[in-house]
Amino acid sequence: MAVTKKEAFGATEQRLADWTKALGHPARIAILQVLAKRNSCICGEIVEVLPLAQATVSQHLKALLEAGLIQGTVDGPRSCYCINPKALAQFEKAMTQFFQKTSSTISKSSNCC
Amino acid sequence: MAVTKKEAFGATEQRLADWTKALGHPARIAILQVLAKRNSCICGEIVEVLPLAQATVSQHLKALLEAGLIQGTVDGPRSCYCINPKALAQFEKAMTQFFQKTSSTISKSSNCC
DNA sequence: TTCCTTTATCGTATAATTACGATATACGAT
DNA sequence: ATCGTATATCGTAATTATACGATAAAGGAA
Repeated sequence: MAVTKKEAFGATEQRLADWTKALGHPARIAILQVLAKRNSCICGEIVEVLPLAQATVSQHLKALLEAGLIQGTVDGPRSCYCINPKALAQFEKAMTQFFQKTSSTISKSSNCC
Repeated sequence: MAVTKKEAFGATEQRLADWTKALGHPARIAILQVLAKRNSCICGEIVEVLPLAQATVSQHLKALLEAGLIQGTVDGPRSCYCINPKALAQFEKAMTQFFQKTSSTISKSSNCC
């Protein structure tokens, strides 16, 4: 991005943007849903379920890790990912606040354009 | 992305990914908040508020438009943007469903990694 | 030890994103 | 008709994202 100007915005906006960006690909949404379904984390299965190569899935997992949305323990050949419930909860709260901010005034009068 | 494989995922996931991707930048979050605050849509002010060049803001507005999160009427020199309440509501519903899917099972037993 | 299996990382190619200056466009005002 | 203002678009550059094959690494099984 040439020169990223993300620092010029508020910390709240940045955090929410990081989370939403991490969700901004169907593969990562699918991964989170798979992780949620089987609560255990024997996660070689993720590659089998997704229509992507193993290397690509690994990259998406890394992105989710960096966003904090999942946790992972690398245990030799079989690594182990699972959802980070705390981060998910914070994310949900942030989204709720965002929707409150952006929709409260609108509902009253949508006299626009 | 070489060959995008987004089509290989479900329509629900794709839709949610498009929305979250549109939110995945603090500038666009800020824009939505500004649009929500002043319910009217005299929107030259957006450029003044954001720490970005006019051309860049216009690009972000376009991204939000394509995601359907805002509406716009180009009225000659002064264009007019505002939030799309219907899309926002759908987005919110989709997020709620997503969080339900991903957190319901977790809360019960977080025996992981 | 030697294989096998699994996963992460490297290398690479292509595409999309982010950002800005410069220019075009389109209307209102003079 | 001309000027000024506001906004979109074009052109461009740098960065990041997406995807995959190939390879490395690390543990389990023989």
